[in-house]
Amino acid sequence: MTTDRTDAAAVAEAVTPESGIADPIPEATLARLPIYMRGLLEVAGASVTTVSSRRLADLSGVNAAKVRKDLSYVGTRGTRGVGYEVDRLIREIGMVLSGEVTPVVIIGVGNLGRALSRYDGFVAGGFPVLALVDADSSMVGRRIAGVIVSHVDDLGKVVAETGCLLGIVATPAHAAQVAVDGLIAAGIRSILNFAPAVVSVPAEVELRKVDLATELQILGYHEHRREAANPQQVA
Amino acid sequence: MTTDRTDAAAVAEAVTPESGIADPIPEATLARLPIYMRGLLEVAGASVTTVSSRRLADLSGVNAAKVRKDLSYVGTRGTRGVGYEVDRLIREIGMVLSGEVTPVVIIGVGNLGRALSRYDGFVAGGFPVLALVDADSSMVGRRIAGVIVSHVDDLGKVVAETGCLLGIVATPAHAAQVAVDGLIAAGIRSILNFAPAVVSVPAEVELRKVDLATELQILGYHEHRREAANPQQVA
DNA sequence: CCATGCATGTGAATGCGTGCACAATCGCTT
DNA sequence: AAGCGATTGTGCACGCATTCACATGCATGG
Repeated sequence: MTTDRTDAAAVAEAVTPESGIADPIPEATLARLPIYMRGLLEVAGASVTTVSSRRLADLSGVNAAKVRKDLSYVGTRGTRGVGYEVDRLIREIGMVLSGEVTPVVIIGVGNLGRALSRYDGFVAGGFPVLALVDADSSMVGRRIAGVIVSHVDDLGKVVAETGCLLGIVATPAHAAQVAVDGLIAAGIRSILNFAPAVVSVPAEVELRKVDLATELQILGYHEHRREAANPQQVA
Repeated sequence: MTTDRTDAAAVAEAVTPESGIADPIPEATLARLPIYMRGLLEVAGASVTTVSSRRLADLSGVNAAKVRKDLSYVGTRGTRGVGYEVDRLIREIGMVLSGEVTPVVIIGVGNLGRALSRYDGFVAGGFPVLALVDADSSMVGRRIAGVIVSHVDDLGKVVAETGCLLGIVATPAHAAQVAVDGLIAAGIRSILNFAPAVVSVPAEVELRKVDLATELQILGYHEHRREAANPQQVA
């Protein structure tokens, strides 16, 4: 139970009677908040103080009603006839999605792992990669994007030292389950898996998956289908 | 019940009489087919000739009924009391998702683009990266994963020569729309966008998005939420 | 040759997400 | 001061996806 209410908790609009915590923000909404954030940051510079749901919808490529419903979840109240206050919206959305800096550990520094560790978007989004580990001893000690690679056996220690809260799995498929188990053992409870493998985690661990090959295969299906339907040549 | 849909018309799913084309495979099912494929390839070696939906479900981390319903879309028929023939299933699913090799062009060879072009999973999945382009002239001519980088101005030519059907956008956010437009102008109609930006495409173009920073932010939210709910320390 | 057991295929119920449509409400103008 | 235009907040309906539950049907053993 929470003795003192932090600012983040204060943002929670609907105060649940017992639990103290509130926000049950739908997953679909959650996935759009970063998009809104980008749009907001874009207009923030242009000496604009308010945005309408319509405008934000255009910037984000979604429906205006959806924007309003989404924003209602973050507790923000707009002004009828005017719109939403840009600064406040930025602050509130930023608060909802892990307001502060959240360090990340990447396990597996193959091609993908190295690229991810150098990916600007992470640090820009408040997710600096503070730790890298690999099972290959020949990788250990190498410096990638300013971070020294540690051995996977030291995962627990490294995570504790750097305070990483999020784990990224960028190993080959066959090592994914071991990697995930290691992260969990190290205390990580939120994992992003890039390995093309099905891994199982205990219920209290949040696991998300990015499957690059699958994305292409879905595209390939549509492409294939289109060709079959409309056999036109390129030139 | 006020709707006037006829049952017979709704049931007509298999082979449409005239058009020749059939499959309207649901997106959700489509996203799972590659997962099933992996599970199938795994058991294929183990001298097993059939799998039950239950088994395949366990391998894929989904519900058994879902597996059966999904497989019903690909046209496969299992044998009651026995299961599905592994080989046939592999063949049929493989056929559904762009059976043959589909070459890919990557636009933008920064950190992410380079990593993607070297990512084994693509070629393993039948999506070899046959072309790389970048707007930066200093990149042009460099060889990455066996492919020479061309200038983005030559995109049309390169795509035509290599026969690429799928495009991957790995540019910075501000260049994403231009990149997408270029791909479309080059005849590409299926695009996977890694840039953290909202881009618009004509209706006939299939656009999918992979937003790495957003994935982390969603995880961050859950992590944050868990901490607020249960303020326990690591040690 | 028939009974039995097992796994498929699918009808139906439920829940989530989406988007429309409209009343409620605010600031601004006259 | 009061009406007006604009924009929010949300009830409602629709459609897709998930899951249960069960009848259907095949293969094997006695």
